[in-house]
Amino acid sequence: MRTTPATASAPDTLDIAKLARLSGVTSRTLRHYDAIGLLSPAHTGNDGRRHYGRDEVLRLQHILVLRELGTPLSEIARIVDADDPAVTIATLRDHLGALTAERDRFARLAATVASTIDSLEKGHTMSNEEMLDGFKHHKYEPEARERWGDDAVDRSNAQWKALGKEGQQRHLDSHREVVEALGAAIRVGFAPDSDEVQAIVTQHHAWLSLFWTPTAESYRGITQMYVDDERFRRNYDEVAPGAAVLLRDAADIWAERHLS
Amino acid sequence: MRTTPATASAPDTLDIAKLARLSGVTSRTLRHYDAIGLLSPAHTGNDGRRHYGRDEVLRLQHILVLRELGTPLSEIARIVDADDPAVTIATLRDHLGALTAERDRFARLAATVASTIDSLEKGHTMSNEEMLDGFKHHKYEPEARERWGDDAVDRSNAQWKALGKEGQQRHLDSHREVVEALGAAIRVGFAPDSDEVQAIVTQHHAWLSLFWTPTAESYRGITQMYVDDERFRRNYDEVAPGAAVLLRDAADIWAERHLS
DNA sequence: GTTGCGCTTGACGCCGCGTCAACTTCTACG
DNA sequence: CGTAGAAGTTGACGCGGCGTCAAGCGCAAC
Repeated sequence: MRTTPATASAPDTLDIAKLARLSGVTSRTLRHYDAIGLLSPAHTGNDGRRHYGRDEVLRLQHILVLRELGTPLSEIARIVDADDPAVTIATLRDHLGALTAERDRFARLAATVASTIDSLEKGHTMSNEEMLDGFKHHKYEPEARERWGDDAVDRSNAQWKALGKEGQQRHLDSHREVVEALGAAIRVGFAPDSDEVQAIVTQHHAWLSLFWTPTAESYRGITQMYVDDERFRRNYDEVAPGAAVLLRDAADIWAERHLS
Repeated sequence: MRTTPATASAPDTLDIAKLARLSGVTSRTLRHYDAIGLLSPAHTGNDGRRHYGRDEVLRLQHILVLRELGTPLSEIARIVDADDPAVTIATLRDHLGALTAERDRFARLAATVASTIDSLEKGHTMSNEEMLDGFKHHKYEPEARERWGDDAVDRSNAQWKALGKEGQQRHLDSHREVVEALGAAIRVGFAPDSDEVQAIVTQHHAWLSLFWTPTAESYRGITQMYVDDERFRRNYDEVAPGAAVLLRDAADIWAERHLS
C-alpha cells in the first residue's frame, strides 16, 4: 500500500507502449494477450486505445514469471485466474523441478560441447559416437526421459488434467462453496472451533490437497497469507468481511488436530 | 572402416521405421527432413519407400546433435552441408556460449522460484516486485540481452547472413577453389613451402576466418584433422590424392610464419 | 492544412513437426 | 491364391506464440 504522490491529473494508467517498455514485452504481445483473454486492459478509451492500471501490471508480472518458466499460456491463464497461492505453490514446485532438470541438462550439454570443441581444435578425430556420448544417456532412452521429463515434473498437472473439463469445473466450484460456507458461518456467528466451521476447513484442505500436500506449518502459513495479502484476502472477504480471518483461525485449530 | 560381415543378402539399409526406432525420432520427422531436403534417403524403392544407408545414419546423428543444441534446422542444413570441422567448431562455440548462458539463467530462475516457494509456504506476503527480482536483470534489459544474446552468440552467424545469398555462394565456391588449387599444385608437384602453395593456404585461412579466428595451434589441429578424419579427408583427396596432407604440411609452415 | 507519430484491427507467416485422411504395397496366414 | 492387417506413402491442416506487414484513425505540433 504505497501512497502515490498525487501529481496533478496523472491518471496512473499506462498506455500500451509504456507498459510494453516497462515489462519488456512488445505491444504486439500485449495485444495478443488481450485477444486471447489472458490480460485485458483496465479500460479502453473511446478511441479504442488500451489503458492499463496497477492491477493489470501486477497480473502481467505474474504472467511473465510463469512464462519465464516455459508454462504455456493456456496454463498460465488457469493459474492467474485461480489466483490462489496454493495453486501458485503447486505450480512453482513443479516448475522448480523442471528448472533444475533443465539447468543440469544444459550443464551437461555445455560440458559435452566444450570437450567436443577442445578435441576438435586439437585435431583429434572425432567419431560420431564420441560426439553423441554426452547425449545418449539423457534423452533418447525412455528411462531417462521419465527422470527429467513429464513424470516427476508434471505430476499435479497430470492430476489436474485427469479431472477432465467437468472435474476441473467442479474443483473450481468447490472453492466457491468453501468461500460461501465461510460467509454463511460468519453471518450466523459460528466460532472457529465449531464443528460447522471445522467441516469447512476439512473441505478447504481437501481442495488444497489436490495440488499440493501441505504440512501443518505450511497450511497455517497459507491461511495466514490469505489474511495478509490483500489480493487473496479480497477473494474471501468479498463474500463476508472477516472470512479470511475466520478461515485462518479455524485452520490453526484444524492443523493442530489433524496435521500434527 | 568396419567390415560388415556379408550375411547373405542383408542389404545394410534401413527402412524408415527402423531408423526412427534407432534414432529416437518419429518417422514423420524423417519424412519432414526429406521434404525440406535436410536428410534424403539413400534411395527410394520403386514402391516409393525410403531406404537409408550408413551415411544417412551418420548424417542424422550429426543433425540430432545440433538439434539438441537448439540449432534451427535451416542452420543445421548449412553446417552438415558444409561438412567442415571449422564450421562445426564455429557453430559449437556459439552454442557453447548460449548453453552456459541458458544454464546460468535456469540456475537463477530456480533460485528465485525456490525462495518464492519458501516465502509463500511460510506465509509471508510476497510482493510482485520481490517475485520479479530474480527476473528483471537478466532478460528484459537490453544490456543483459547483449551479454547472453544475439551479440556475442551469433556473431559469425550474423557475418554469414550479412554476406547475402550470393556472398554465401561465393564463400562456398571459394572453398572449391582452394581444393582445386591444391589438386593442381599436387599434379604440378609444388612443395608445401612454395609460394604457390603458401598462397593457397592464405586463401584457406581467410576462408576459415570468416567463421572463426584460429590460433596457430588450432589451425594446425584443424588441418591435421583433415588428414585424420576420413570424412573430411575425402573432401580434399577426391580432387587429388594427398591434397589433405599437402594442406596440413603447408599450413604447419604457414602457421609458424603468420600466427606465432 | 498537413505532417507524422502512435495507436488500432486484420491477416498472413514462421518453425517443427503432430495428426488426421485416403491410399498403396508388402507380408503372413488360412 | 485370396485376404487381412501392418506399415508405408502423399497431402493437408493444426498448433503456439507471437513477428510482421497493410491500411486506417486520432491527436499534437508546425
